[in-house]
Amino acid sequence: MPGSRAASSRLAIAARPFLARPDGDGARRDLLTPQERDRLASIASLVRIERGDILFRQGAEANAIYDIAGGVLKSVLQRPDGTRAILGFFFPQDIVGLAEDGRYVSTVQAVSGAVLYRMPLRALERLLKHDRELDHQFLLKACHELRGAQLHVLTLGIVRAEIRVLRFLGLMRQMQAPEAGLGSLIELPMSRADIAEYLGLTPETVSRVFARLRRAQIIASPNPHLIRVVDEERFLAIAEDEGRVRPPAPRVSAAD
Amino acid sequence: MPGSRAASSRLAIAARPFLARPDGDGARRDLLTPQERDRLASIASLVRIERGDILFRQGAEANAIYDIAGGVLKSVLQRPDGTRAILGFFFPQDIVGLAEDGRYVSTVQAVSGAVLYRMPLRALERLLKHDRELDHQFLLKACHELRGAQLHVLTLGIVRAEIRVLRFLGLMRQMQAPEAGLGSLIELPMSRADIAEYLGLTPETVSRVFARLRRAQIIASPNPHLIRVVDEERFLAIAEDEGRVRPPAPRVSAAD
DNA sequence: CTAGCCTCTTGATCGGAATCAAGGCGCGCC
DNA sequence: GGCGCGCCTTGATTCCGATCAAGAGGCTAG
Repeated sequence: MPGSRAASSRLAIAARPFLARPDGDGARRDLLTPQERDRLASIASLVRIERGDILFRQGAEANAIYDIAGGVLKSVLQRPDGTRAILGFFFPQDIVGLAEDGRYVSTVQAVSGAVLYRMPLRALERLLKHDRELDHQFLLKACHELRGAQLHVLTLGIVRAEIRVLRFLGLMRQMQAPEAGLGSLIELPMSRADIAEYLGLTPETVSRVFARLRRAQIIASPNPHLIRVVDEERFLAIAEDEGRVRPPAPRVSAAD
Repeated sequence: MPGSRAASSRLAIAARPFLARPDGDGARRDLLTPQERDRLASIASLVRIERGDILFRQGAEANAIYDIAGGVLKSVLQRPDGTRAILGFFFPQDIVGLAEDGRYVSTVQAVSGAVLYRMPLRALERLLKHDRELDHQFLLKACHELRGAQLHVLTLGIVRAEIRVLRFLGLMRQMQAPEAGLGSLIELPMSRADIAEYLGLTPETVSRVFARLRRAQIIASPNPHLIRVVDEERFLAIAEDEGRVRPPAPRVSAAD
């Protein structure tokens, strides 16, 4: 908020939905096709980073974007006071490197070891000039990313920690099993602290919520980084049905 | 999160920052120039709506975007359980109408009476095909909007209500006085309930926070919709300095 | 002018998440 | 193999925001 006195920065975007032919096949409209990926490959070089490594820092000059080949990354934003918020997690085939005014808007750090394709902006710029289709794909990504941020806002507006965590699990499942359904197994490569920073909670609370969900037989977890959804019904019921309403109020009112 | 099983929806965007010439003049890069606005005017028609009216609904078929000429609007998202979150407020010269897959992603409703320019998508599409510069402006808007959503996430991750409210005031001031500085007066056209839904709080809490800030002589407010920042120092200190840390701990430790 | 409604405000109580604190486990390093 | 360090978990307590409730002010319509 400070610093970027970007004036009347506000405004919703016109995402040119008309250009986004509804794409009947229902597939990941925000991912590049293999062909598009190939065209990008011509200007890309391979990069490896280790768990904990920082790919680039918030505010640094942006001179490349990255296509994730393997591993998981996180996008982190600093608050003026030093605390941080995690804006999102990125998986293989995601593209990271959003910049504004030539500077990266967030820090991107490896959650696990990762392999990426690095695409210098100058080369990408040249490529996109001649490839309007590819160019357009990037706009779609921007819109989709925005949608994601809006859902994040929606989740953070929920008071109850159980619901936030369950929605997070739903999101992770969706990202790992795009074809859906497959999904009772969810991998969580990130730490409890990471999850907490994404959800606006403390690590302790996240841990406690997992414990409660385990006791309630809604999930099971052989280890902290692997979750199995046991009771799909209640999983979805809690994740989607209530925002800030009171759920457990049987109120038998025995004496009445 | 449900419904749009948009598969691997995740991915950061490459905002083609290189195209966004840093624009030394520091002015609102996300706003159209008068010339661009004129070109758009050729396809626009005027629309008036009253306070409380809904411009369009989440999920409805998107066939136009709107340029706000006067008034204030809000963008609202429904949760599965019926509760809502406000994603943002929009002021004159902002553009609203983000869609995905041809459907509006959120409901937009008038906070006050408003006047807008309506631009049919079909006509806009034709226009943008011949006007690459204008086309590009829309991409910048998308990126800026995304930035805004990320700052919103940042604010919602903060625990203390005072800080959330103060950051909100800072945001409102910034949107009303792009030239900054001018700013000790802040107008709040929206209701306490609106502010609460934006900040993930209840109207009561918002009201109480204002009362506390007033008692602490940090702000003054002749009426609920007008705020004057009295103590700029502390205003900024609280809004920007602490995330979840304990502030009032003078601890004179008298006996020690 | 008054009745009714809506918004804002204030008060009292409750509950749940943060905080403070400590212990267990897995893993790499020595 | 054992030590030390992270990370996760669990417990006790505190505090703050949600909730329930009621009252005040303002605006509109009758």
